[in-house]
Amino acid sequence: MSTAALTTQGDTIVFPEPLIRARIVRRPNRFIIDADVDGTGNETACHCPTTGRIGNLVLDGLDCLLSRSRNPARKTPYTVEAVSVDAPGTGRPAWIGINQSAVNRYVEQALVHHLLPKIVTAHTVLREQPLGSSRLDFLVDDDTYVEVKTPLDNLQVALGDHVRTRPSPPLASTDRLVKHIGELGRGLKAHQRAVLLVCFLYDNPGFQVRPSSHHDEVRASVAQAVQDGVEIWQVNFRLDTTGVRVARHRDLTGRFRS
DNA sequence: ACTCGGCTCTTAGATTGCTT
DNA sequence: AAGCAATCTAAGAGCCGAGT
Repeated sequence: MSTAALTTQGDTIVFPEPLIRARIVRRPNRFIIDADVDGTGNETACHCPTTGRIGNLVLDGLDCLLSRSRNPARKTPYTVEAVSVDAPGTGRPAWIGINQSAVNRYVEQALVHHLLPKIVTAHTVLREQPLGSSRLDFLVDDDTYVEVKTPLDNLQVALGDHVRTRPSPPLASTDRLVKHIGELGRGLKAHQRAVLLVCFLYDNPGFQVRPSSHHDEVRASVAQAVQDGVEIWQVNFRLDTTGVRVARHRDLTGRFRS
């Protein structure tokens, strides 16, 4: 699904072709997920688009959804778009989308087609626009900057007994994100808005901030950014084999005031 | 002929988890 | 502790053709 065009019909962002269900065999490295695509036990190397870890899951044995790539230059014919922590073979599993770069395309569709009405109803949407010393994902109607984040390192879902986990590492860097937010606030002119979209490609009931070693410091700089006018919104998407819908979106800004 | 524009193709860089 | 893996993007190189 890397370059394939998305369309939107009503409230649904539609995949160009339906995703394919498969079972994960293993993840040998950062980029590859070996999957059994047709249930025969044959393994196919699929691209893993996730930039970091997926919760602390061991993916082996979990069901997943694949998109077929039509790029002939690719070595892997499929991209893993989602995984499920439900028991393998479950009838209608809850999917957890893992393609963070695809989220930007979903958000673009959502903006253009007014699927986030509480935030903004866009007339024009520009991508990758500079603000201060950074580039923000979108500039909407010349006055609203939108930055998309899709955290996957701490999945906030219940795990059944069949799911194995690995020990969680000491939680590296929310640092870059915080720095980004800070710059966002400082670069803002009076008539402009900046919106940080915290996106989930699954049903996350309430975004929780996990305490880190320098939690207070982080809270302080985020609070400062909020003071400077940055808004923080949570967007839950719901993904199935045919497309993506906005399940809900809500304003979290108040939680980050000091 | 020479230059400039536009197009295409190539290449370098960024992106880290997992296994041995 | 070290090496491996694939994709996307941006920037650069190279090429061809047209216009002056």
